[in-house]
Order: sequence, then structure tokens, then C-alpha cells
Amino acid sequence: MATETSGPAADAMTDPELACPISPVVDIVFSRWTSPILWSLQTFGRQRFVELERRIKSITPKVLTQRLRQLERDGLVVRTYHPEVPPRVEYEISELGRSLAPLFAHLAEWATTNLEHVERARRHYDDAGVTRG
Amino acid sequence: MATETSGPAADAMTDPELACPISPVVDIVFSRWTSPILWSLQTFGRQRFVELERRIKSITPKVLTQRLRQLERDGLVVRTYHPEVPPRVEYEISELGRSLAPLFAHLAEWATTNLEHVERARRHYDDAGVTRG
DNA sequence: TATAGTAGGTACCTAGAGGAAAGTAACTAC
DNA sequence: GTAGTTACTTTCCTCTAGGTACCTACTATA
Repeated sequence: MATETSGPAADAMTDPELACPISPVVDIVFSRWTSPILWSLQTFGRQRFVELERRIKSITPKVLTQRLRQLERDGLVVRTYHPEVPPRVEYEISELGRSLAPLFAHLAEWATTNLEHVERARRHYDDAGVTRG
Repeated sequence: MATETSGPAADAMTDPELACPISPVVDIVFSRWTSPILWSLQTFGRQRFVELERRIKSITPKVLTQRLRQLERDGLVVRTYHPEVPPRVEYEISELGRSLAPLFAHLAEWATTNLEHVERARRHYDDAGVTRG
């Protein structure tokens, strides 16, 4: 948070070091835990904090809070606070977040057709490594 | 979207921990430094180690080696070793890696149309946070 | 009094990713 | 015999993301 002097697009353009126009998107959309969160909100609709916490079992509340804040700041998730007792907070996908749906579908499609190729390549690589010694 | 009984959503149901069928793909394709490497190989063709090292300026040789090994193991990159003196190694995108091209294009397209929305959302969020105290 | 439910905040600590810099092999050129 | 080249490898070190555990406020319930 301390060193955000410029946005992600500026990084891609002004930073010749990256030489990769998709890096900024990757940082926003595919940073840790964000894809399960976005997928969950996209698939199961508006949810409360505990619902997300239970669905994504291995996430801790601290990290879930951090990721949700980040996604809210990036405009991908909308947070609605109801000042009741006990307090109730609901999270849902924003319009901008929903625009990622075809991208996620594309990714899922690639997974179904190519993930086994990756696994086969891994087995092949590991086996060859064993015989090579 | 919520009630997809077949396809990738079904995986989400059977694996309660992840609750996200695209997580494995993200780990493979979008782990750190992989997208600049794949982009570079995809855009500029077959390249030697030092060429990649110079193009992706901020990467260290150790990490570049690690990432290239991982990508080779996953079958996304093909490594060709020429036992000359000094040694020459060439890296190129594999068939499987090339199948990611439309996905990357999709991502780049999303970036061009929506990245500014993200930045505007960030500014809005930060400004509101300041006024809130 | 104590406990549960709710959405976090905060302090502390660890593991692991990643960076810096030097080393290695193998041969050539000088 | 020393420097140069390439593609790493190794060692050491730092930094931070993330985990654990406890804390907040408020009310209902036993």
C-alpha cells in the first residue's frame, strides 16, 4: 500500500521491465485467494462473510477480510453493511466483476481440455528425470 | 450459472476446499513471473536464456531458471540444449503453451477496456476513505 | 455470569519466496 | 595462466504474506 504511486496500467506501459501487458490484470484478478472468492460470489450469488469463510474452507478470517477489502477497492466486489445487531455484511459481485465471467469461463474451458495434458507432461518430466539420474 | 450440473461447476461442488475450478489453472499459468515469460516467448519467438533475462529486466537468473523449469515441467515451454562451447540453450512455446494465446488475448482485451475502471474505483475508494477519516 | 453469534481489528510469529552475489563447468582466445 | 562466455547453481540474507490467537462492541439466551 505504501508504494502505490501509479496504477497497474502505468506499470505496464511505463515499466519496460515487465514487457507484458497482462501482468497488471493478473495482479488484480489472480492474486492469491481472489479467484475462489470471485468464483464463489459469481456462482452462488450474494453472500455474508461467514458463508464465504465456510465455503472457502482453508482461508483465515484475516486474509478473507484483506482480500475482500482489496476486491472492494478495485471495484470488483460490492460490500453492503447493515447496522443491525448482530451486524450483517453482504458481499456481491459488481458490474465490473461480472464482466470477468466470460474470462473465467474461458479459463475453466481451457482447464477441462488441457489440464490433463499438463499433468501428463509433469509425469513424463518426472519419469525422465528419474531415469536420467 | 449457479445451477450448472455439468462442466467445470461440477468440479467446484466435488472439491469443497477449493470451491473454484479455475484455481489449478491459475497456479499453473499465473504463478509469479510466468505470464511475462510466456508472453515474451509467445510474442518474440524462440529465445535464449540471456535474451529472456535482458527482456524481463527485474528478474534474477535464479528465479528465471526456476520458472523456466516449472514451465518446462508443465509442458508449456520446450527447452533445447545445444552442447556447444559456450553452452547454448533455447526456449520456445510448446503446442500446449500456444493454446493459451486466445486466453492471453482475452485477458489483454479485458485490460484495455476495464483497467481504467479499476483505477477509478481505487481512487474513489481511497478518497472516500480519507473523508471518512 | 457466561456463552454464542457477527464482522472484523491487532499483535506477534514463522515459513517460504525471492534477491544479491559468488561459484561452476567447459572450452576458446590471448 | 588468465580472462571471457553461457547457463545456470549455490549460499546467504531479507522481506512479507499469511497463520495463530486474542481483542472489540452489542445483544439474546441460559
